Amino acid sequence: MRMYNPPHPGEIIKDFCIEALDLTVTDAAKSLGVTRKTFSALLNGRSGISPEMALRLSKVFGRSPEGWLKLQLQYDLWKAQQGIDLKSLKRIKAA
Amino acid sequence: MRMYNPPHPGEIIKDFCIEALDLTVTDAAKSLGVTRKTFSALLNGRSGISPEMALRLSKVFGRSPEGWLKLQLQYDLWKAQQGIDLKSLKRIKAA
DNA sequence: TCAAAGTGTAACGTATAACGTATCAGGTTG
DNA sequence: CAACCTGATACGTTATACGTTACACTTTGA
Repeated sequence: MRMYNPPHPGEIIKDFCIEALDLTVTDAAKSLGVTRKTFSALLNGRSGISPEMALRLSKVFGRSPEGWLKLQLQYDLWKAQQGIDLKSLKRIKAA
Repeated sequence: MRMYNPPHPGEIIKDFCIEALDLTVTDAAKSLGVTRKTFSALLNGRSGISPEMALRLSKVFGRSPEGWLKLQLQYDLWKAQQGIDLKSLKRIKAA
């Protein structure tokens, strides 16, 4: 697992889907078939890449749906790691 | 993306964590630090592997947290694909 | 200068999901 | 028969993704 704070996926989307293609947020949201509000929340880290959104991103901007979701996976894992105490859990070894 | 119906992750957990180690559901839930209800729901496909659960599974049964979550990712993607119509979305090409 | 466009975000509603406690019904087993 | 394991329910909390509507701000072009 990564030790550093991974960027939220919205930053990657902003860089590679909006700025690189010189799109507006409004137009990109329309192309994805979601509201501007939904896409803005994703871009600004207030929501994550859902499985449905991964399919939309894949269709409109390319890359695999899995690729988009793995981005989110890394971020979610890092966040979950911050807020959970697993010190009391013990490894179960095979009999 | 896989074309076939992927098993829900609970089946894999049941095979590799419960039956292979000859554990009871109750004891495995205790080891994971969750209630029997929560773990039973996971085993029987009524809930998925959350990021937090992935960390618990990794600590107690081994494998990477990413590995557990990718299992869930494949399943979620397959399900999302079933219930969404993206035919109207068009690929945006680079300028 | 003024209007239009782009943007972030708020309120409010929907649906889904993961977790908990408490409880019940059914099965197995010593 | 009693103890245990299991699946499932009802009820609650918290969180998230998505929608519509609306507001305030900035930038840009006629």
